[in-house]
Amino acid sequence: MGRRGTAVGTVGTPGTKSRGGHKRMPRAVREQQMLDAAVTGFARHGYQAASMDDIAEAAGVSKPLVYLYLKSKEELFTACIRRERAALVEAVRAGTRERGTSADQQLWDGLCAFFAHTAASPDGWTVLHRARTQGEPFASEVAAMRVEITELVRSLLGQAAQDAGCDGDLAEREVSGLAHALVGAAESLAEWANARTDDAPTAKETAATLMNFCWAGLENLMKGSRWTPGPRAR
Amino acid sequence: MGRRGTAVGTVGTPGTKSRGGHKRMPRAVREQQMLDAAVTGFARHGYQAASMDDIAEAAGVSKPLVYLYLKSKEELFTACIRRERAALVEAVRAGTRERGTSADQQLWDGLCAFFAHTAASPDGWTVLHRARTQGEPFASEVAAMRVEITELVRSLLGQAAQDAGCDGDLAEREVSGLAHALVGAAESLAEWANARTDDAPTAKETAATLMNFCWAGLENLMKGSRWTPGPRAR
Amino acid sequence: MGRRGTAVGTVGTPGTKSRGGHKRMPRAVREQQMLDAAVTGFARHGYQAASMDDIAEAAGVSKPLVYLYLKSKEELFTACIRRERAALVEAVRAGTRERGTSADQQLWDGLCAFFAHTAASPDGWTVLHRARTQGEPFASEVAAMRVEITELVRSLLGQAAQDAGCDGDLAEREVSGLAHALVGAAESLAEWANARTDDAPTAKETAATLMNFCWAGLENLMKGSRWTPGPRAR
Amino acid sequence: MGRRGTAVGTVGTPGTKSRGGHKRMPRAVREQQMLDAAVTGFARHGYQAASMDDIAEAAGVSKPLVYLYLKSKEELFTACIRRERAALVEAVRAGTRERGTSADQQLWDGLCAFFAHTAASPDGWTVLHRARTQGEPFASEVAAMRVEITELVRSLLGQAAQDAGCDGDLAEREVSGLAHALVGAAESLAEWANARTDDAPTAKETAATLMNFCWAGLENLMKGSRWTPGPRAR
DNA sequence: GATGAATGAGCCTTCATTCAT
DNA sequence: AATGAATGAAGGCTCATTCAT
Repeated sequence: MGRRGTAVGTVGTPGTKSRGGHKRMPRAVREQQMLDAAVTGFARHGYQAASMDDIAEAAGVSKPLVYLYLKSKEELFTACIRRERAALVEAVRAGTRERGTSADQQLWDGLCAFFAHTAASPDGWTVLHRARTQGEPFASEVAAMRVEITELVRSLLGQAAQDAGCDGDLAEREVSGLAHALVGAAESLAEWANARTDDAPTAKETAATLMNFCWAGLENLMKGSRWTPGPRAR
Repeated sequence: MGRRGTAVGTVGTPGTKSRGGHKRMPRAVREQQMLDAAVTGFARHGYQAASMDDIAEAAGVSKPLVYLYLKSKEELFTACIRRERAALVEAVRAGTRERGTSADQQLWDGLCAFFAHTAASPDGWTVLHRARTQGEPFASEVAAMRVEITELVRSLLGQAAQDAGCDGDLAEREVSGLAHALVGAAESLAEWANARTDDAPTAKETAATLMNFCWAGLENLMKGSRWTPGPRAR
Repeated sequence: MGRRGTAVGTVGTPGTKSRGGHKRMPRAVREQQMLDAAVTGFARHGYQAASMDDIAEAAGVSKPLVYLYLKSKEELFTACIRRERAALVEAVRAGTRERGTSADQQLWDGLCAFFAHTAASPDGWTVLHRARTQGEPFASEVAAMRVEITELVRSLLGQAAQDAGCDGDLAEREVSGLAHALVGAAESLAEWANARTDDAPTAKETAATLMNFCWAGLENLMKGSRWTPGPRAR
Repeated sequence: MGRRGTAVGTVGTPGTKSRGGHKRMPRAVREQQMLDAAVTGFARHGYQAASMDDIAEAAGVSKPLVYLYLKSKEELFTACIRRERAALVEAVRAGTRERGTSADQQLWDGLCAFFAHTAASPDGWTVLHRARTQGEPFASEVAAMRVEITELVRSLLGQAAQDAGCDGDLAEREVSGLAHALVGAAESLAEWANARTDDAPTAKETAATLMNFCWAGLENLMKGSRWTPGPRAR
């Protein structure tokens, strides 16, 4: 599933594994195999519970080789995060690439790309999601990704606001809050969608739900109209 | 043998910790102290990385006592989750107690209570948040809480839909998705708000941001009006 | 990190143990060293009281290596039992191998082999002896050995009975009881003989004592003659 | 079973246990209750595995009281051994008390008493049996009992030898060996008999088996006749 | 006479990491 | 390029034992 075939244990020429003959392979390939195994392992068990032994075995190599290429568990995990982060951001960027469309269309395209990617690569997504709660330095790495995405959203909202003739009414901090709300809602929906093994909604359905959820509100804000608590508010 | 210190290097700085000897205290009190220390520890390092040694020391007691009262690391963590879950749900429920107001007022009240509680008890919130990714049986415990809250939201939305004269148009699954989006957005905002050490928004400000974000959309849906991708959507 | 000793108070007398660094050795050899150390440790302190720390140290390796090769304390103990059991049974079998001699000669040969082996490998014998009272799954393992040996004795007695023309007079249960009595007597004598540090009887002397003790009775039984309590027996 | 009712947990007035009211009882009685619980616990789990917590709970008292009366786990176990030892030896002595009968009758009486006692008090017997393999100082205690019993047997054999007109032919050491063989056979049979939950032989049947096993040989020895290996003996 | 509260010490086990080949 | 052999450091858990009431 995930990506790039993570066949457990036997790589290349299956059945050869014993008898001293270790397949010589170019470094780059081996590294990707290791990262594949690591992503699966970390997704399945979390950072702490995943063991280097298991990862090495799943990658079909010996532990010293993992250390030779990736230095330490921490760096291995960081490498996983970085690879998956790049893949996700690239996917979303690719979805939004077409300029010249309206703001809601752009947002919709981005969300579709996001949900499609997380559905296609659930282990990668799980790693990113879990990494947020694994303390430093992993949280920063994911936070950086969040900023990247949030930036995308913010520029989109800001531009849309300008187009709508609403200049500067939205405070910097409010936009930031809205972007976080949007990202959080998207993450939560992605998890919810992935968890449904049967009857899973398509990426587009999920994206539509989210657009329905938030677009009207965002549009209002850009027009300067806002919700306020009724007079009874204590 | 009590104290007398046999271990070389452990003595030396007496007076550190809570004044040497072991204070006698009723069990209930000690248990709360332990839970306090545990919540802090688990929030800071996560379930796996937090060590029972550290928690015991932070609680000002010896490890065996922790085990005597709370049986195991797993049960200790579960106890933390349960305590914080109960506190959070109770806080939200208390905020929503007043009946007879409109749906948006009720949602607003609930969100205010939620953001106020997570801001007041950030470690408790972090524990709940992190527990979701720590595997069984913790995930279930938190999932149950999420269901509790989601249920609240769903009944609110459902009732509002009826009031708005829209009967049954919203599919079961769509409502579920919306509730998840709302909860995810709230969680994300809570984290964002708590992370700002200076210039932190108040609970009401955060709640207002979220209401602005989503209420218009929800209202539309209840009236049967929805967002759809433009004609160009591939 | 190798050695460098961080623990305060552990350094000081270098050269103790097998000369500092870790000698590389093939797995099979190391495993035997571990089993040797374990047999000694378990014989000396019993299963529960023997500590893996001590066993590892006595074997000249670190604890993790013991776990790497032998999985757990339970499996280590089981491995000891199995090794010693095989050695003992093989020794007795080898002693009885020559066929064609009379029953008493065969029994005598087996006993000589038994006492010679237990004298030559007292720790191994102690492990087997103690294992019987260490609960499952160890008791079964030793029980199986006892059955093996008891079977030997029973077939010998049965055959001798046939040769003596006594067919079937000895009830199944009585033969079983006799075999247990014989084995118990042998075990007790082995312990007694081993305990005498000076003036220890040779294996043959001990075997002779036992033959004197029981052979006449067994012979009588095979002839159908038995001891009965006098008329006064209440 | 065992003896003196070891009702688990509730003593005296059942149901009262909570509510502060701890039955005041004379020390001697409490001590016996503790010993009862301890004998059961040690028999069931062995010295190391039996925990003071469990014993105290089974005795229906708190741990400090056990320590107040019996000082330590070691002394508690020793006390158990001593009590059971005294009971067993007394039982055997009582069986042999009648003088004036022939040597085989006396031995028969003693064996009957032995098997009857071990069958009636299996936990007590198990404790004695297991204590032999629990290292010092317990082994000595049991060894002392063995000496006591072996002495009995020796004096019986010695006297019988004199009656049979065989003066001094039996070396000191040989008699000692024979006595050990007899005791070992008896122990093994006791265990074998107790292990059969159904179809268990009576004490007299077991005693008869043992008499058949050994009496002829002993009688021969007292007459100066012995078994010797055939000419082929290497 | 009796106990609830508390602890020092140690044990089994596992893990990330390295050295020598 | 790749690995079998090996270990320091810690972590979860339990136990015998003792104060203070």
